[in-house]
Amino acid sequence: MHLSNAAIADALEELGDLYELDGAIVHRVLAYRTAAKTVREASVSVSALAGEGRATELAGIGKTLQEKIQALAQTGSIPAAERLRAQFPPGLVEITRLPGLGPKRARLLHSELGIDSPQALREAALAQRLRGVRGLGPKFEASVLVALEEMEARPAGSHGARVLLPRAIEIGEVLASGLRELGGADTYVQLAGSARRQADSVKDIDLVAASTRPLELAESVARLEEIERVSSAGTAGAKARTHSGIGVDLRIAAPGQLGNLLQHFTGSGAHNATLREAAVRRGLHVSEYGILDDATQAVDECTSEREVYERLGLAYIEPELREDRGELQAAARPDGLPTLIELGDIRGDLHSHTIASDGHNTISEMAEAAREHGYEYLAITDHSASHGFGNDVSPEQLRRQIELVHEANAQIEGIELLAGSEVNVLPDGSLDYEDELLERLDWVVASVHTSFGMGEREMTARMIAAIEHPLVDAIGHPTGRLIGRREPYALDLDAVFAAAARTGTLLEINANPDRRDLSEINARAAVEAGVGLVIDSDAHRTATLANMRWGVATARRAWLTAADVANTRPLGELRK
DNA sequence: GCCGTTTTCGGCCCGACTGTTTTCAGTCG
Repeated sequence: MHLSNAAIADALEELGDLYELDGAIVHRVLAYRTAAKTVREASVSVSALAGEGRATELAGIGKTLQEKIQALAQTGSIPAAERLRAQFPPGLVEITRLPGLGPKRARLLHSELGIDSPQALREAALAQRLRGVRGLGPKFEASVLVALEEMEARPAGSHGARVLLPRAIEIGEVLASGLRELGGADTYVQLAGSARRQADSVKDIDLVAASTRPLELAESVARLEEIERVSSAGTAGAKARTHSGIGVDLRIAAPGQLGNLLQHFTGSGAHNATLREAAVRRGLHVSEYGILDDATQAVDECTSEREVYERLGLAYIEPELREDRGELQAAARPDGLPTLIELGDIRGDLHSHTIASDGHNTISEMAEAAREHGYEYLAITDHSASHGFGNDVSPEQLRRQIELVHEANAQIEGIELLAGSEVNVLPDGSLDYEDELLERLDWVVASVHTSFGMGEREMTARMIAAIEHPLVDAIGHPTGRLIGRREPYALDLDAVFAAAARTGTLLEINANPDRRDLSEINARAAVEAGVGLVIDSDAHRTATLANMRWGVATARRAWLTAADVANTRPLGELRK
């Protein structure tokens, strides 16, 4: 039976929730949650892996969890989950999602008052029955009602809304510069958290500041025009919310402890937990205030993050790598960490659109804009014959477009234009131009734009057919995901990577911030499988050529070096 | 539940905040 990684991850998360309600120790619950995350992010089929008894190769999955995954694959359910579900109704799990309510209180309410759903909780709170339970009082009752109201005020599905990285950085930078202005000359403010790590999306905006007048700075948050309300402000920082509903968390350190706080507040949580556990084994205790040495009882304060890592015997770790994906182990070895690719390493963009299809600028406008980015080359890759939406380019139009690209290339100095196309991969794996026409192009990107719902076997065959086509240079946005909106299509990525490595077909990291496809996890797996990558903006206008930075961010999160990415090469080398 | 240059058993980061309490439990990041 086929079982997607997402389905396994959901089942493990549910089991974690149930065990938590059942009173299991936190470490056991955490084991389920980290395993769920590992499974969700795995670039291979965990179900298949478990079938071969190899799921234990994944970090955080041992014999027990592998057996549970096997049971799920074979029978469609996990016996332990069946048993616990009978004990704890789904409404109780919902209650644990309310702020201020966790498993302990949910279980208490269930056993003491028979509360088994948010509705039942509301009724009990309104009847003032919660205050009768030991440890709960009137304030708790009131906060429960507020939490319930806020849950209902949210439109369905927007639970825990996240914003895409560009928006988070934009808001974060505006807030940071506003605070610098209000704080005066000696105020230092910078973005931390998942936005600093360049994650796909961000839940709330974390800011770190250093100031000698922390209370004043925290109170100035309320004066920022983007801020709707401030829920707390003290010498340690402030918590607030923007008018657009995004949480803002500001933490303030004394300048001498800025390195400690920045390291702490950049995270990720998993990175910090692993870092601190390793430190404890060496007799050191790391917090946002410093590093305590057991032996001397002295606390080391660090002005920079570099000092924090150095004090722990580690090489500096770039924020993009701080996800507990092996970076701490690598940082302990000499030259264990890669020299990450940078935006400045990119020499050209190999996926762009013009008014010939659904773009908004002409060939020369795109060419000039690309030259301003410092690129040596730009491929014009409009959509192909079957694209539809009124944006298709007929074979005849493509012949004309090739001439136009060549003409524009002759006219413009300082950049080389490649005549290309983003060709549709049809459901049967064939392309929608004749080979004779494709041969006339300098560069061919093949992408799937239709029939996303195909089964894994068919979709994988379709993709591999495109990869094996001798005239295809690269596959555009290989999994079709839209961050937070559309799941990747069903693909056996192991097989796809093997085909790409065998044929030398490049796979794209599409830099559109809604896509970032391949994802960091998949891009890293692709390179490990011997696949060459290319990072493209997929620009549809001159301004979005700048999207390249999001693709580079994904590449950095994938541990990639410039050597892993084809368009860091000069054109002559790329052509070979 | 996982995992091992202290361990195959006994550990498994660190601190802030809240609300309820007379010293702490639960929740959160």
